[in-house]
Amino acid sequence: MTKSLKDKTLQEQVYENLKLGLLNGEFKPGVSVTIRGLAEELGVSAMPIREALRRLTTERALVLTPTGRVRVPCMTRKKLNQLVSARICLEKQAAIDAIPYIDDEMIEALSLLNDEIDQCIERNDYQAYLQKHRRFHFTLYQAAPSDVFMPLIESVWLQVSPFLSLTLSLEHLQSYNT
Amino acid sequence: MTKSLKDKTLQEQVYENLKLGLLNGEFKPGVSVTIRGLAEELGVSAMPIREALRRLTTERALVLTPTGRVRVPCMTRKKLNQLVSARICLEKQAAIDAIPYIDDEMIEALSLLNDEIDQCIERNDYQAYLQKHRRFHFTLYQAAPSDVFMPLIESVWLQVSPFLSLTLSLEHLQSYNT
DNA sequence: ATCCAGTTTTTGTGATCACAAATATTGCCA
DNA sequence: TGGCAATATTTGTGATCACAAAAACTGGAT
Repeated sequence: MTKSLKDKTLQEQVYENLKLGLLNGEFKPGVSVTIRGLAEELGVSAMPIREALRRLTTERALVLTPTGRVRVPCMTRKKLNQLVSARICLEKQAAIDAIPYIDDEMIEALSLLNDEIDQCIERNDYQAYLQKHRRFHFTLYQAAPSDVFMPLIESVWLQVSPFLSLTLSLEHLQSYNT
Repeated sequence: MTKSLKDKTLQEQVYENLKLGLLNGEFKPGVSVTIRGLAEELGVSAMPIREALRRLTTERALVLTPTGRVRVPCMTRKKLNQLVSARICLEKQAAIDAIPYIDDEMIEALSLLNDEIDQCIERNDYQAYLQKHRRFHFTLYQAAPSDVFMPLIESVWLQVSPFLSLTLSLEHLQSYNT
């Protein structure tokens, strides 16, 4: 577990950890995560895990089965359409709001990220591509600090990421041909 | 506590209960809510309250102070602008998506709600007005069942509602003249 | 009366436990 | 060998406890 000690509570650390894992595609759609399993894996008790999972479930990054078990959600065609639709309207607005805050320094940073993205594509490093790609977008949106749009956008990304990362192992994609 | 027994877990019941309370303006901005306080008030132990509060905090319906205490968030001019902006782009899309699903029965229901809203305005029943107003919007958006847009929209409403309900007691509004 | 140090109370966090329900495993019979 | 019932295990939920930090309260000195 990557401890960033500035985070106060254990629950917060676990949450950040799992969130990053989700965004980086370390959890495949359909697999179920258990409290005790993660507790042992991360070396903490059940409580911080419970609360972190509850948080991620609230953000729709994870879903609850009818019996209360937690799993990484699977993608459907309809849901993907809605997520794309949500991304478009939310991030369009976030980008517009960011415009006044864009200075030369930020353009420099974004330009660098864009170059790095190109390099990732050249060496077919899709894993790194997804991370740089995410960083590019979030850097832009965070230019205009917004406690309203950022959580909404993050929730959408958390819902898309596990599916998007499936392209890292293309053989699984056939499950989604409906 | 209003128990709807079809809800399975205690945590779920507490969550729904608090959410409704937030939407109906039963919690004023700035007041802090405590785990033990609610536990005693609702007659349950601390655990379900903890998880419900964690959920509502994740949805930004409640906020965490730097010391971990939970309170009903205060409104700022900037935040209100962003919330309105978010409502416009999210609910605009939700309404568009709903169009194909609107049938005569739904038009009837919406029309009835609209009449009830008018009546609320006539008798200056702002409390009831807010509820009918909310029901009108959510009835429309839920026409196209979306597990993506509804939670996002709900989060925005949860953030606006406590402030909106302040108009129920106008004397508090002067706190927000900045 | 006002301010501040010292004390008491309240609070969130994390750990652990009992319990019932859901799930996985086993072993038997056809 | 394949299906199914009985058993064993795993799981989430809710309760309770200890602890440290934060907040509220108290009392006296200026």
